[in-house]
Amino acid sequence: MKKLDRSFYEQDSLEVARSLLGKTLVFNNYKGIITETEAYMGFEDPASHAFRGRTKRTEIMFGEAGFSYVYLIYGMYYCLNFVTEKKDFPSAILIRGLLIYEPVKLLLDGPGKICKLLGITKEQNGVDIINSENFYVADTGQTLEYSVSSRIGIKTGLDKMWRFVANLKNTPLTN
DNA sequence: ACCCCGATCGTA
DNA sequence: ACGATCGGGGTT
Repeated sequence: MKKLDRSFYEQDSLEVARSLLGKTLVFNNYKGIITETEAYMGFEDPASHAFRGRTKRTEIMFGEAGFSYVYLIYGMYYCLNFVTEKKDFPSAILIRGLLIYEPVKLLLDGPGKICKLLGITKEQNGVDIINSENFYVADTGQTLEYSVSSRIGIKTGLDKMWRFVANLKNTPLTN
């Protein structure tokens, strides 16, 4: 497995969101294939946390690519994102679907479920996933067919087709 | 200090 | 369709 380097995350957010499908997320002892992503990016995305500018929470989205952005939503669930593009351009990719294949086989369909099972909390906010040994994304040479749609759970920015979902049917996913 | 509300999810 | 649950961020 080849760990993705920072230049991967520095690409256009939609390209990163698409390319993350089929990659393997590694967190401690867990490994899983990313199956669903959403992009939140730029200054004209009303659904992005960074839409109204820099705050203590969103500062990470304005930072260097290749860092984690983890936040608490609805008082009970954490959501995992990876910061993309260049410094001062606010952008991140939300990880919404994960097919765990180690140490268990389990499809996690939803950002809250992923963080709950992996044990990702605000402790994992702001981690440099390029230089971490137990939290990173790797290329396993897998490419997946995918569908595009508008993002889930938001009331604005529904015109943007920034959600990417892998087609899991007829795909050799875990050997 | 106060209030609104959310990149969700399980239950009904 | 709805409630749980709480921190972020804007407003007073």
